[in-house]
Amino acid sequence: MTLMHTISPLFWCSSCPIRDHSICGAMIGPQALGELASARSSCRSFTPCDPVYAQGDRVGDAFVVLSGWLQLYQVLEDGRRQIQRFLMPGDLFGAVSASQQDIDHSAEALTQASICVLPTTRLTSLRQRHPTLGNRLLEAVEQTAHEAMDMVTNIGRRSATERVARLLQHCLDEMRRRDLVAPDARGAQLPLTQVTIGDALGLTSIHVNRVLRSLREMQVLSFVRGTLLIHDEVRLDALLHGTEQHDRQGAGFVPDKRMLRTVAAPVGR
Amino acid sequence: MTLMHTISPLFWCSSCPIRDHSICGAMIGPQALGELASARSSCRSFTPCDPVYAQGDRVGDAFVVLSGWLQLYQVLEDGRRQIQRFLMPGDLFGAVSASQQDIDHSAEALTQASICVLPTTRLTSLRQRHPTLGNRLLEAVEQTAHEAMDMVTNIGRRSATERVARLLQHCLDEMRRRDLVAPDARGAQLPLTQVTIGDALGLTSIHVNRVLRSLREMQVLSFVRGTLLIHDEVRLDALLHGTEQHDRQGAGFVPDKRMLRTVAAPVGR
DNA sequence: CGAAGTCTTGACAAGACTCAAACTGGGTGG
DNA sequence: CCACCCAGTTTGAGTCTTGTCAAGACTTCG
Repeated sequence: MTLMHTISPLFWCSSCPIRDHSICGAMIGPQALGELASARSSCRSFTPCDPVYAQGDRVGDAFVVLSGWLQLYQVLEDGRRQIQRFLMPGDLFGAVSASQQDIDHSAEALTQASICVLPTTRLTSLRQRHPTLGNRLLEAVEQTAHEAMDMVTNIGRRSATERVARLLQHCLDEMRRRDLVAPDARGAQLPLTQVTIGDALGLTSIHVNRVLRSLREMQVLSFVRGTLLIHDEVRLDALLHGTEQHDRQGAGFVPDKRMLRTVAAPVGR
Repeated sequence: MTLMHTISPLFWCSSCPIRDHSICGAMIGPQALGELASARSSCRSFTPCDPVYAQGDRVGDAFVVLSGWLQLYQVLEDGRRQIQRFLMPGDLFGAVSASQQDIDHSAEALTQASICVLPTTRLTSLRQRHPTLGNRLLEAVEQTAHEAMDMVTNIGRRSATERVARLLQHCLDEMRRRDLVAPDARGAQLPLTQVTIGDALGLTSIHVNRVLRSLREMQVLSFVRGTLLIHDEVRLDALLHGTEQHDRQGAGFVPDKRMLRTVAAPVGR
């Protein structure tokens, strides 16, 4: 039950390696699933660095990741790159609604990957016959928006250390929810390099390197050559949720009116 | 025709001050519009700083801004604040799909504002009878996600100067598209303070102040006490799109602050 | 008038970036 | 087997951008 909401299992066809795909059928109904399966124009496979589409293309399909990781990113005129989203099995991307526009980002594979192609037009007409599918799509896109906002907060207001730690923890969480690792796994293989992490967090890879070293030395976590290991989950949470001050507090720090002002409004929780 | 896509006119009721609301009716059909209008449970009015909902609330409504500006923001445990989105007339926010979760951000008015309340449940059932409405909703939410990604790139990969200039230009553009100012307006009144801008861009208000001064001295634009004026659109575009590199100053020397004070203080006195 | 919220400025500190160089491990081809 | 290359990683030194702290000035409003 929870799984449905967590892994956004929009659709996976028979070739999808993920178990429990029946959940999806149950959610949108067997008939809709059948039609959706036939609406799929094809499945495509990729090896690392293969592009799905590129900045400036006109894209008329939505995609669902069946296996592997992909990334969405934008490159500015002068070469600066920002990764906007990592994609894992079950994720939806591309042109979901029919608002025809050139796309402003690129999509490419990070690992061996396969995705399912759903032409937007077919998806639109299908949605009209199967409102439940429409619900799922809307939820998925709303979730995407929500995650992007989260990223804004992460990049805008957190220190480099917090950003890196948070991203890595987030990746592990997502893998757990998708059953890509055991639910109690304390580590995983992530197809990320220091450059990738930097481009996702608005940092240089060099600084990412220093941050990783510091996290390692703090015995919080280590990320070496794609292998993530959480050493101290408690201190990691403390680092991320500020329940504990790590090295940041200087001499007698007193949160006074300045803070009270911003926090003055009810902040539930 | 173009307008439909640009201002995301999801819905406005008779009390909405915006002209051309007929466009919206034409888009989703008169019957759907009628039903949507009756689905609206109420309209609410706000004065600056009034909350619509707060972090931690359970929200069961979607909202459409009828007039005024609002902001969505998140406050971290230690008081750091990140504004995730500014809302202007026509914008949709709140719980559009029925994925029940506590909300992780707050919404509050920046100006006098009125919004239309659409209970999510009614919206969901209405969508099933009027697929075109579903299309519009999906497009709107996808657009939101897209704009959030844009924000990620802006904050992650652009300098403080670029960020500020971009935000101000973006606000003016949005106002133009919504007919809140003349299409050829070179300035506008924005309900933003330097603190607000900082919180939206991941900067401190003090640094925003420095950046604004520098933009003013560069004769690109001025933003004084809520009044935006674009002085040199060409150089602004150059600054933002890198067709030219803004030689901030040849050597890394502090810009001379004594001069150009006249340009700096055109107001008041 | 005072109070609160803004804006402005300066001096300084810290965080993050740049440049440059060296190291690693895995592949490749001779 | 080795030399070589390559992408990724590591480290250091120096610089620049941005944040912090502190204080003063200006506006608005009751």
